[in-house]
Amino acid sequence: MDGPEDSDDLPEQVRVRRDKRDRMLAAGVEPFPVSVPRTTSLAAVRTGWAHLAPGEETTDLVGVTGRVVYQRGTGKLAFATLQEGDGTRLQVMVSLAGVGEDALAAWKSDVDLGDLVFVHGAVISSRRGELSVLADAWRMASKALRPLPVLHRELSEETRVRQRYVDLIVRDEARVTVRARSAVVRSLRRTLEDRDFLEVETPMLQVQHGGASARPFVTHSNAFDTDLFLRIAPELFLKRCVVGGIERVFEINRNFRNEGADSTHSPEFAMLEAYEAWGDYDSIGALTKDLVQTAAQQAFGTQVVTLADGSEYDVGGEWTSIGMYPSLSESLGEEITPQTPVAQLQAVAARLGVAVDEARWTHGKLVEELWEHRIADSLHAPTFVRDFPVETSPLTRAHRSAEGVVEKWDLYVRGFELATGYSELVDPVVQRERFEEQARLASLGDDEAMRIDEDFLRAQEHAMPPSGGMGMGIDRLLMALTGLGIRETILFPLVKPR
RNA sequence: GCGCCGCUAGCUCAAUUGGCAGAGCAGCUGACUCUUAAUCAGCGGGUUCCCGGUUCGAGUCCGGGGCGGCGCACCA
Repeated sequence: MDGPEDSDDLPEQVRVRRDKRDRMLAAGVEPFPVSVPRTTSLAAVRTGWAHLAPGEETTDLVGVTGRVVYQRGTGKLAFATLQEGDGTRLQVMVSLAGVGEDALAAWKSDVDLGDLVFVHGAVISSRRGELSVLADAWRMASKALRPLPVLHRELSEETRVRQRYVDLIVRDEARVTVRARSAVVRSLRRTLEDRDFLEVETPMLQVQHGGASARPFVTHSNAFDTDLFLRIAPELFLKRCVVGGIERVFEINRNFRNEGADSTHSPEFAMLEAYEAWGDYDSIGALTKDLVQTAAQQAFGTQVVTLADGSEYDVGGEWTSIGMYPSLSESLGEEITPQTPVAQLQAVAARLGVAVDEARWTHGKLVEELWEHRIADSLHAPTFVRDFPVETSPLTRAHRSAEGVVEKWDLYVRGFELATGYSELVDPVVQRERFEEQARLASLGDDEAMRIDEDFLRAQEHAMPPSGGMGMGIDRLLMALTGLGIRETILFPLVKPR
């Protein structure tokens, strides 16, 4: 027992609470009982007895539990506000007349802010009209050994993220956000299942990473004595599913990308990917719109959501579509097409002051960079940006009529990219050529370029139906619908260890 | 990775030009049978992120490091 936990350099308030625990044990009172005879929730008391007039008393007995978030004591009558998981609060009253001298004294000496307590008694309304449980007995349900932060001031952002359990106790927005996220994910699953999509789980540990342009995390398998990659995308496995006849398939799971972290990027992030055989980028775009609109409706009850800054954001109705090349041309006042030479694009970039890597950037990379520089930030309302350059989209099929572009859209919402969708490339010969081009880029030092995935090509050689596919960031969908930063939409975002 | 800003009591924050380290809440002791962040009286609580330097004297100035935030770069 002489570990650091018992040393004198513990904060005073932790010492005090440990002493109380010890005192309770010495007195034969269990500070962490295996159970308490709870009969109902605080919320159920609130709704069940909402009709009580101020001062009205009932003989309805309940046993409730909750975390003590406020305490107010008078000599022979103590008040406390209990809170349960979703933030619902209820007052309890512990009086000399109700529980007797010893239990009242124990309440006053043993109960601290943050403790979980059990209170048994009648449901009444106080003279001031506060719905309450008037105790005839109480028990410690679980003793808090650390003090709660003050409830009247915001927790610092770092404490919120590092100690989310505390954040969830003290901050209503944290509780609302975690429930909103659950509701959104539930809605996505329901919408997909309603359309006969099958949910699968594909490998997170991969021998070969692929399906996106990103730097992977590398790990090692002792059993196979080989390096493995944490997946950057499930795409190539979901397409194998489509080849195998799972014609409507989706996965909601984590991707890992060994890249920068900021207010819109997290090293691990949740992603929905869905593939629809016999569809294309139009049908999958319509599905994506349905997913977002239904999620807003089911999680927030409206398609005009209220963001964290108080502004409203409308995801309802029809969404705008713009073409990447036409919108860029219009913005520049200069015709840009898939045939525009690299030198001309470089000249435009120089004129605009956009930094370019002249040695490596292809036509497609330059067009996308110029487009993002000129257009992306200005797209506030949900907007599909369609028909991308071919070189930067190695898994997407060529446009059915336009030369030099692929059937790909990006969905922009409030200035950031929420989702992307393709008419999938299913010709294994063309796919191999695309991979070989990627391999060439990798050999030139592009560590985000894809590698040739022979097993995936082999799968495609068994014939993959024409398909539409999409990927949408779950964290970003929450950001879009709430206006929060990505670290607020993820319960436990990665933070550097102290 | 680069630049700017921050780190002080359990929590949120003050501290003048380099001159005794403070407040609110929380905690402890006492009073109080209807409070609502209860109130009243009293008390305790600090490695000022870490290491080094300048100085009679450093929370404050200088150098190095850690963690965080913002901006830029990369990415979705």
